[in-house]
Amino acid sequence: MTQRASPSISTRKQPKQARATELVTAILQAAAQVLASEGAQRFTTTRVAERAGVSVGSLYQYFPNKAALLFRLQSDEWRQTTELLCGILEDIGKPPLQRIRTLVHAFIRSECEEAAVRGALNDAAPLYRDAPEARESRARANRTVQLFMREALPDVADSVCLRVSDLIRTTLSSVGADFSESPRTGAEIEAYCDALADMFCAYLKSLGHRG
Amino acid sequence: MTQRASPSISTRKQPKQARATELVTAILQAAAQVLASEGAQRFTTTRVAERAGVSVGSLYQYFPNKAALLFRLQSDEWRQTTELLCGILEDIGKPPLQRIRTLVHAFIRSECEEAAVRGALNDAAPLYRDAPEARESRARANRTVQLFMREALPDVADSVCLRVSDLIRTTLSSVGADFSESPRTGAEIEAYCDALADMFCAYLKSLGHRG
DNA sequence: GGAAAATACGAATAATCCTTCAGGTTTTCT
DNA sequence: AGAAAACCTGAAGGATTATTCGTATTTTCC
Repeated sequence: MTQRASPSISTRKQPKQARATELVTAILQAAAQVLASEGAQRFTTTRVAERAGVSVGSLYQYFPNKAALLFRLQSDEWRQTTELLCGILEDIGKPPLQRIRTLVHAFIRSECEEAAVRGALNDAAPLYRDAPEARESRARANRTVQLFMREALPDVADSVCLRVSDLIRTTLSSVGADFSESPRTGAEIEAYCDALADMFCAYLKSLGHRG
Repeated sequence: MTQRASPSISTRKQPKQARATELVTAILQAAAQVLASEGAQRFTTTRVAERAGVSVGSLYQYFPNKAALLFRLQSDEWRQTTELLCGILEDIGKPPLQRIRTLVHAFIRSECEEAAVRGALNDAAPLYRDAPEARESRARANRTVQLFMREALPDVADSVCLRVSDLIRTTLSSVGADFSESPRTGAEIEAYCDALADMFCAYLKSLGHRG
């Protein structure tokens, strides 16, 4: 397996003045840009600092190492994605199957928009799967999806709900990651999303959803 | 996007003596081992040569550069996967839905077995998506899946069949890649495969498959 | 104003890695 | 056997990179 050692995430120093805070955000923006435009291979601390218009030394005052910088970007992506997912699934106002459809569209659209950063992040970073930030995001997404399933499939055993949650969660996340790689037109993407949503709905109906 | 420039795949020299052929296979084996055990980051030509028990220079006589070595491993994986998929889907003897189920199980089992190499390969290699070898594998898989769909959904318009093919192909391949990362017991894997197969079948039935 | 803390700088360091090439060894073929 | 072709070796070159640290600048606060 890949060297997935957790990065020394020991934070180095917290910015206390305004300029330092701006510097950190500038670095984060630059990092995302470098990752998107130059690719994982050419993602270096020097290049990031250059792009941010600061010196390498400054970068190292707020990030202990390159991995920590990547990890920060990764964490932000996770948080963002998890919130997107939970926000949609917990919208009690709409019927479950419609929520699923909305989710698929939103998820894949977001994946396509940030395809460059996400792809490069995947290439560059050891997938800090076991970091607490990752666990927390997964756990939150898990909880939400399970609650949703119990609502969508009221007459189905919990153990089955759990399996279905797992299936849909993994399917969605991995399809999103992979899908953003093949270039497609907007119409193709829409058609694909609809088909994927149709598949989820057909499955839920076959399991006893009455909608 | 990541630097996905195609590697100089210009073959350097073909082995003409027996020892040279053995050397090449030894290098390929060693490469897979290094990738699996050391990870993408520590995959270096020197390490591969060391593990194979030969000198770096020898490696460079049959592979023009590191990328070519990675590409060779990647190509072999593609070929293998495509043959697995086609072999199952083209088995006319069995009913379509059963073939789908067999496929899901075989696919994910294979993915789990070689998870280490595949994962590291993903991390290490720019995904030579546009190389002719990749195109050919995709094209062959595409053809087979489309033929299968037309058989499984005889009364459905071709355009729909095409979309469904696309959906199932991408779903399967990406789920496989992602799935092999979270560690699970054998029983969990079986349950997951069954659920995924159920979902595919429910979808096909909802589209008009009578079986 | 001025001392102390915070911040910024960037050349230098040390490590790693890909790739080459000049020279030696083994096999093939006559 | 002997020449030619194929093959193997591994130290060295050249390039890139992550990270440090001594110094310079700016801000804070009395």
